[in-house]
Amino acid sequence: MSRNGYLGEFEQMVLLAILQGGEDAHALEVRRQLEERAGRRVTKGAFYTTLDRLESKHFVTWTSRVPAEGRRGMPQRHFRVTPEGVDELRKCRAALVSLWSGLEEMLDSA
Amino acid sequence: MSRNGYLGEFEQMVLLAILQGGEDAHALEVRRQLEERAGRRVTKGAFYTTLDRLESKHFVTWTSRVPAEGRRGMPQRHFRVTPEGVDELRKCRAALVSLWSGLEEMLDSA
DNA sequence: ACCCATGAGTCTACATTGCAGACCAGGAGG
DNA sequence: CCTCCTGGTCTGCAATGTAGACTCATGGGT
Repeated sequence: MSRNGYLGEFEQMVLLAILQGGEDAHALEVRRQLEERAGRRVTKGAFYTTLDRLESKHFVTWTSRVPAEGRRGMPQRHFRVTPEGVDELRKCRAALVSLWSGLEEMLDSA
Repeated sequence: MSRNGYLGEFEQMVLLAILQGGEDAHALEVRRQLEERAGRRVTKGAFYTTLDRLESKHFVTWTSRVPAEGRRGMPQRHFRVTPEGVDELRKCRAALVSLWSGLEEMLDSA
């Protein structure tokens, strides 16, 4: 924390995956979103360290919860993107959209 | 070069800026595109090292040219994105679009 | 001619981010 | 208990991001 502070490529994706996971997405759901949408394998190490770094930049917060419904009585981390985080995502997106503009034809399909 | 090889955040932008600069964009034009569209200061160091790394991954090629028109008789590097590079950009874009989907409202404006 | 300013490009070196895998603790379940 | 499974932590290293000092022709004074 952090000089001019741009989001790294993976950080950005993690943040987005949290949002996709809904309110207070829990870790596994976030990870699932990530693997599914980005089509990319995500190891625990990569995942949690990134999350921790995002936290220290104040882009995410989290709470620990016990599932309550019978099974798996272990606390789990639930994540939430802060307003600053959302803001940062907006900036990234704006930059990319601008850089993409006019190149859609070349960059679509896949 | 390069394990599973995802493009870094800045690498991606540089690649896009080259495409925006048109056929065989020359360095300064690329840099200008970058600063203008991404709204971000770019130092020479960051710029050229990234370009060199992209070259070693075969995502860009370049040629050296002398301007010909009178002024500034010094060779300059002109860049071009390889098909592999374009491909890589497509993947990045696809992943982001998927992660953004449904969140447009939250992430637009600026 | 000589000297200085300028400008494109290179090099060095360090900070930040990305990533993998070993490790740890609590709950099942036998 | 002991062991397996699981969500989560820790350590350490590789790759990427970034700044700034350095080079070396040019071109313009003077």
